[in-house]
Amino acid sequence: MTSMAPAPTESADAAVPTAKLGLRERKKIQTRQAIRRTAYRLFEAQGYDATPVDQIAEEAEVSPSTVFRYFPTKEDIVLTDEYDPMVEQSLRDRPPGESPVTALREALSSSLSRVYETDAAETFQRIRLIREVPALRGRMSEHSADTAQVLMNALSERTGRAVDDLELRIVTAAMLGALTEAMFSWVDSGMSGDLEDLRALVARALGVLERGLTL
Amino acid sequence: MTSMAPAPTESADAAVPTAKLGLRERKKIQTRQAIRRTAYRLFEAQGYDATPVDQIAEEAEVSPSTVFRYFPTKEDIVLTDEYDPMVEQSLRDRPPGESPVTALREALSSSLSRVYETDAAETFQRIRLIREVPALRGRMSEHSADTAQVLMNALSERTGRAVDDLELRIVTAAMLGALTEAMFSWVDSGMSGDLEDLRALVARALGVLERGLTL
DNA sequence: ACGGCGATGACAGTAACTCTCAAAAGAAAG
DNA sequence: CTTTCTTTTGAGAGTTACTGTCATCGCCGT
Repeated sequence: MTSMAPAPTESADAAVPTAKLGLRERKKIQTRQAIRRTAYRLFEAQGYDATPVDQIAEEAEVSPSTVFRYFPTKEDIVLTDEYDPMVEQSLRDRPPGESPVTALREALSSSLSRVYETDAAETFQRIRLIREVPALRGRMSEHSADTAQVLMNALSERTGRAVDDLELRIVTAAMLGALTEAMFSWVDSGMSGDLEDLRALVARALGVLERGLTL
Repeated sequence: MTSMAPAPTESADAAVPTAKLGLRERKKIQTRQAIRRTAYRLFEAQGYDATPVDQIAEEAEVSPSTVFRYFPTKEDIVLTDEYDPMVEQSLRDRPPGESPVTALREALSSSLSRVYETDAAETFQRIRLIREVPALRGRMSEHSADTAQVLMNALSERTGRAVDDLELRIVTAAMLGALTEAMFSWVDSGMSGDLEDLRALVARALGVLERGLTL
């Protein structure tokens, strides 16, 4: 896996400055990208379940062991991202006076936009995959739990409530759940994949929550 | 909470009624019970991940094939139940004038009580397992999706909204999510396993939603 | 009593991991 | 540039959760 096209397109997890990194680090990033891109391509072509890890490894020109070293599970190839720090920062950047829900809403909303702008096509494909493959949907809840934890930590400081406070957990769970539904709804109907559509759906979804679930 | 599984309520040692069932049917119920009980016992003793299906099969005195015939996946041994029809019925029994959220809340709340009364100990152990084992947590979201679908169908009739209406999905997702958090909170803290504690937690959780997530 | 059919078990096969270990390759030091 | 240290990689063997097939066994209706 030495020589491969430099591949200018920077992918989702590549919001990293490749500048002053050692060769080792750069190669790791490349390998990670190669695996992920290959996987996405194959998933697209023949389906997630019908694509064995061995094939991904082969076409990405690495050994199966390496794939598992980078992604502990096959699901992680699709689900792994490093947006949590960004979301956390967005939340901490909200003015202290703001109500928790508003802060959360704005933080999530702006993060979503940034993610989308970073790599629109892959984001869309990713959400669609998660939406369609049961195994991925299931696993996503575990990943969401991590994000939820990050949000709860920030919200805990902001409100003075305990990090494991039930109300706090409900609020985060509800918001993340609504966000997920909005994203699913997005890939379901509007095949356009337009950001504005997504924003509108998210606004509707969070609106329902803020209105106390009134239909 | 998922569908399928014809088996009637299977309580602890309470002799299964099964009056006018053929021997075949009775054996099936017994086998199902044997597998599940053995599994729960082993999970309790040595942990979920550390318990291979082969061992469950051996100790339940059936072949591994049979285990998979009764439970498509190992997770299903813990997650499969037949409460969905009951929840649906509860919801349909609510007066038509009632607001969707109230109806949903009452339906879920009463169903929860009935489930608990059916088999308190196993319910508690089950929730604890789901709470603690990541694989189960993940898979549960798929099972919840089935329940959500049932609820959305009923709510759709009740409100006249489309079954895949975003607002409807948000409401159900939020309610089920809150319910889950309440149950997790229940097994987390109150090691008592008291029903009243659960009811109180559920009330708090759903209350947060109805108050528009105000903290 | 018997013949059909549903349930079971034995077996072979696949795929997702896990562990170990030795070789390859970047990094640091001389 | 060479040596040495450290990290990354690949190969291979093993485990486990499934999946599919097929012969057998035994309940069930006639």
